[in-house]
Amino acid sequence: MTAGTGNDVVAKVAAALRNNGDRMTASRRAVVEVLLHEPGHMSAEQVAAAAAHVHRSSVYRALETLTGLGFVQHVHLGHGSTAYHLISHTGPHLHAQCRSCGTVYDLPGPLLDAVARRLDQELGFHLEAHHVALSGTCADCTTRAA
Amino acid sequence: MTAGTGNDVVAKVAAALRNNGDRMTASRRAVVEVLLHEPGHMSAEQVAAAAAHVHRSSVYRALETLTGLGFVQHVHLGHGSTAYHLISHTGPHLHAQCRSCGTVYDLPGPLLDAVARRLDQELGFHLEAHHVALSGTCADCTTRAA
DNA sequence: ATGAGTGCAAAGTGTTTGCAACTAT
DNA sequence: ATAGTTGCAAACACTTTGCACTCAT
Repeated sequence: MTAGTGNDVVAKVAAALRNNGDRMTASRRAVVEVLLHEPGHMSAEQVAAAAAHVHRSSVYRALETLTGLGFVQHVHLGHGSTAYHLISHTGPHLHAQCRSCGTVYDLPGPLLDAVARRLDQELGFHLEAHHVALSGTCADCTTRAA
Repeated sequence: MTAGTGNDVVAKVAAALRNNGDRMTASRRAVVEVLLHEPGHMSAEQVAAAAAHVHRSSVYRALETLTGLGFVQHVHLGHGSTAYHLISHTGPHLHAQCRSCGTVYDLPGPLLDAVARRLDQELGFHLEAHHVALSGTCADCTTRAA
């Protein structure tokens, strides 16, 4: 796997934190471990639920800190919710969410590369395609609706 | 223009409403007129502010009704906010929002057509590209940051 | 007349913040 | 020792909802 063992990641996070004048705490370790043991994307609420003794606000703060250090990435989904995941855990990829059932699908990372180039050339807009989930209707829901 | 005069649109909305067993009310007319007289995308709050005597909740309800009738479209932006506009007002287009300054840029409607085809073929996912704003950093903010 | 629509106030999400107590360094 | 972190509660932004009243039809 690309992520190494859980202990590896925890150790790397600890090192990065201290390197930055920050501290490795039980809350931050718990958040990392939750993200590590979950396959996909999680909402802050899911993380808080899985890290039972860590307060919601500390979960948000830990996720923010870990994002700043480059370990965590978040995606904005529809309806104002946000999903988080370890960057090392799954590799670079984009997201699409079904408008009907809410399922989040992973898409190949380079899917929007051509579009990104075009936006860059024509508008000087630097696309961060992973940062929002594309929206649409998934195959299951299309079938179900028919 | 593609939209005809404001009166045209108001009349079409009234007809569509009655056709549907719904009613044309002062609130709904006010919301349509606000959207008609504004160039770009508006948040529900901006609509409420511009339609001074219409209550916020009625603005939301009117926007929902008008969406159902196919006159209004909304885009999800970052941070859980939503922008609305008349479909007839500007023609089909996509949106990109600068992560740094929040500005929303209009993009050519067909920009993601190739991607949409690919998603459809490979996953059966039917992309609705206009429904969320792409995210990134605009030229101004890139310059400013450098 | 009568049911759809409105204003209001209250509840509901998801997220952030001020502050005193706590703890990793 | 001492600054970074936490838990808590309260505030936030945005949106939805229950209800009695009003108004378009």
